[in-house]
Amino acid sequence: MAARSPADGAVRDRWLELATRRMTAAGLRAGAARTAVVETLAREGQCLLSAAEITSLLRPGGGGSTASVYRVLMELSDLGLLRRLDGRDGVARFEIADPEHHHHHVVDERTGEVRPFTDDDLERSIERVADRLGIELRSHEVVLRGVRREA
Amino acid sequence: MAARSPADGAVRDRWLELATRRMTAAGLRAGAARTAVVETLAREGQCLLSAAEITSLLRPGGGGSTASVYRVLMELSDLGLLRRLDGRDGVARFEIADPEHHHHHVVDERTGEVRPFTDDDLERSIERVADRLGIELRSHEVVLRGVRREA
DNA sequence: TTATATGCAAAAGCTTTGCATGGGT
DNA sequence: ACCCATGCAAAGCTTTTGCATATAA
Repeated sequence: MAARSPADGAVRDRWLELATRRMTAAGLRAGAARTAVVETLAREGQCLLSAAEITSLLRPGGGGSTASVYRVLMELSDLGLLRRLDGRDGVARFEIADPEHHHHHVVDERTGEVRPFTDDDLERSIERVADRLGIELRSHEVVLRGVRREA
Repeated sequence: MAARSPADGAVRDRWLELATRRMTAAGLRAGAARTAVVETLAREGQCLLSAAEITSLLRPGGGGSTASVYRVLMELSDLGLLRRLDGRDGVARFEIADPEHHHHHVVDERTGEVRPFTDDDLERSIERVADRLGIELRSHEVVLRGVRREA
């Protein structure tokens, strides 16, 4: 499924570099678990992965305990390196925050499948709303739920 | 705060009637807990209430155990009578789904305050996107996060 | 050397479920 | 009568935290 496939090289490299820079600037060190999680996210975190999924994607044996994975996820989020979406199943999912592109999500209510999409017109609407409300926008998320149209 | 104030009479009555009709049609009976939760939602559920908040709003002594509140919330959601939003604090919040109006939410990242807003232009964008994606839209949600602009 | 990172296991919370009892229709 | 609704208490799950140990710089 497209949503889980590896990020293309450009996005991956750009994010990995940004992440490294910000983590260093924040005084974070390159421990085994953090490095493994960051690399995994750069490689496969283009669209919504849960902590459990990330853990199972870490190179087997390369470590990365549950606690460490959660801790890293929180640090990266605080540094603005991840986008987070809390699902109806009570599970939080994360994806890399690429400063140049970002997408939103459509959920097929029949299958539960989640697909990413982008729409410039929608982005403009959102900026106008934020402006009208007097908000300096830091992040935003849109989730569409429905079923694939037949005809 | 506006977000928690009682719904205006029209919205409340319309929703209460719709809810009653659908519940009856679904073969649900009017037990004490369900009645209390539905009335509480009609009265104060215009914007995002957690199960715990709803429980504490039930008329003291009128009952409504935690289990029942959750069960009712799930039934109403399944009947399309509630909108649900899962917060970053791991808590699910609900609000009445008024077929004639609906709003989205802005979160002030400084205070955590959540405010409702509406925007017709945004709604049109969303409909166009759904159309383009070939989706028959059942529901959608938009969350904006930012800080109040100073100047 | 010294603050930081990691892992394990225990603790927290929210939400769900099993089961016996009470209550609509 | 019969089936549904309710409550209590016991799970279930994801996520967080305490603490001793290992490790980057």
